[in-house]
Amino acid sequence: MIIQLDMQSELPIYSQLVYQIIEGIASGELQLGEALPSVRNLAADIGVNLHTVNKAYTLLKQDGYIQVHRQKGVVVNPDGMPDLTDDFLKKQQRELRPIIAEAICRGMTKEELSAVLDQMYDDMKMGHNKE
Amino acid sequence: MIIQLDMQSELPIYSQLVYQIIEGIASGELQLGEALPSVRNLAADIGVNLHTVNKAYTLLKQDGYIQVHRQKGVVVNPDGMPDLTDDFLKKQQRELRPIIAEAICRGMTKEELSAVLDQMYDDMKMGHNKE
Amino acid sequence: MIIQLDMQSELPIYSQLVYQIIEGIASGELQLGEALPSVRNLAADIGVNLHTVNKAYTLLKQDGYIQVHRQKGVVVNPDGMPDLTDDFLKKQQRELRPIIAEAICRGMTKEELSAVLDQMYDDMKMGHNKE
Amino acid sequence: MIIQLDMQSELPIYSQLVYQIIEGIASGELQLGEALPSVRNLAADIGVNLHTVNKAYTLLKQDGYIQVHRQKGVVVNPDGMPDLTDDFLKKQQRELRPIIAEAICRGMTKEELSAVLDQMYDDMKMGHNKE
DNA sequence: GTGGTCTAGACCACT
DNA sequence: GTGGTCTAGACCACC
Repeated sequence: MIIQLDMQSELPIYSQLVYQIIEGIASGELQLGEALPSVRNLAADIGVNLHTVNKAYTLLKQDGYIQVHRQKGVVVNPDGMPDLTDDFLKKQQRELRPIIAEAICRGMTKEELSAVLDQMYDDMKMGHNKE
Repeated sequence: MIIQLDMQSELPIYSQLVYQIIEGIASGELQLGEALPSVRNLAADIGVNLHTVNKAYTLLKQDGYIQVHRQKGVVVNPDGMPDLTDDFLKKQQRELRPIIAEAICRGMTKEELSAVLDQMYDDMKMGHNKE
Repeated sequence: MIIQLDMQSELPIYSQLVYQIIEGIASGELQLGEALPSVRNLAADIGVNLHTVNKAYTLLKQDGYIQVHRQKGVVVNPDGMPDLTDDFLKKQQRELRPIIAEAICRGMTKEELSAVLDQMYDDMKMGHNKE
Repeated sequence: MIIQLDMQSELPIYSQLVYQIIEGIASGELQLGEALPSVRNLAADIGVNLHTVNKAYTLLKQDGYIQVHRQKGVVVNPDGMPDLTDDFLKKQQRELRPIIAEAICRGMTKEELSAVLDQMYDDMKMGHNKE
């Protein structure tokens, strides 16, 4: 799986890592139970500090996306993904609000915004199959 | 207009301010051409430093949401909101991607996600009328 | 003569006034010796404070563009315009430097920049005749 | 690169900084991709507050002259300079107008003005080679 | 009274 | 060590 980092982004590197791995899982590129590179390997591959990769893995583990075994390494959680908790839905809405507000101000209709979302949803889910 | 700040949030205060003002415009609570509080007044009201408010106003001005008149004060842009530029749409998609990826992982269908979006869109747009 | 002020400009109103009157003279719209509106009248016409117009006139007088007579009012200097002093040339170059630097950075050739200048020079000088 | 600030100038310090760095790039003294001093170092060197330097860097970043990498520092944009946009050309003409108007009033011919511009253009572009 | 600028000094997140 | 953020307090130009 190819990781694309933007060193100029306002988003911390570890966050970019987290999201890219989540996208990899969402697109099916990473299967449940599939092994991820070790902290050391990934850090070397993408040229960032060990701590940075470590922090990303730790966050993914906390949310239940991955499992980290002492000696066996890191795998996508084979027991499935974390649930659709209330906390998650609240967080989702907190993130969605400013996006929707800006869209309304700039004159996007609900249909236009939904179309963007639908398109992106399909692209992401189908992304892996097309490759 | 009531401003609610979360001082514990990872989001900078000035960003929270920016988004709340944009939400105010989106909901119709702030009308085009309407005056906003002066930098100092708003800073005093919400208990933050004047520079923090100033930064928020500066960002809103750069994006065309508000106008800052020389020594007269700040108003919601009476000439209408900024356009739906390509840059904006790109930024929107960049923000939407991780949200969609997480939703997919946790098993939200496209319909469920769309429903959340539609509900929030209507709530925000109708929010002001209900009051 | 029509004065166009931009209340949002970073340029102070009195500076905008100064430059517009200078442009009026440059274009021939205002002739040597021609009367300008009184401070009061001009202030009322364009809807700004007396002090603002006063400051503009004072600066124009200091540079020799206009004459202010106690009771007779304000006239474009009938004895001709101020000279091409070394101070003026220095000021001109100080103002030109950042413009040229930016133009170079963005890839404008000397010819392109000269063309812009020539065009603007002709437009301004011929501006009045065409009306 | 030597920075010369005029603390008495009406131009804000951060603007002077912005222009001097742009001039440095225009003259070739600063190469594409070259590292600039850190905010704190530059502030200490020229004896101003770190926020002042920060504001200058932020403006240069917004216009695409420099890149700010997360915790690595600041470099002249290695991907080249910003484009010759319509907005830039408009801004350029807005800045040029009062200069031309004054020149006309004081009797500078188009040729004399062009000569000044040409000379300054060459000086700036060749400035670095001569050293 | 308004926004704009600057200083001094602090804490934080990231690498 | 880097930039990002925030505070407190000050002075200025403008109107």
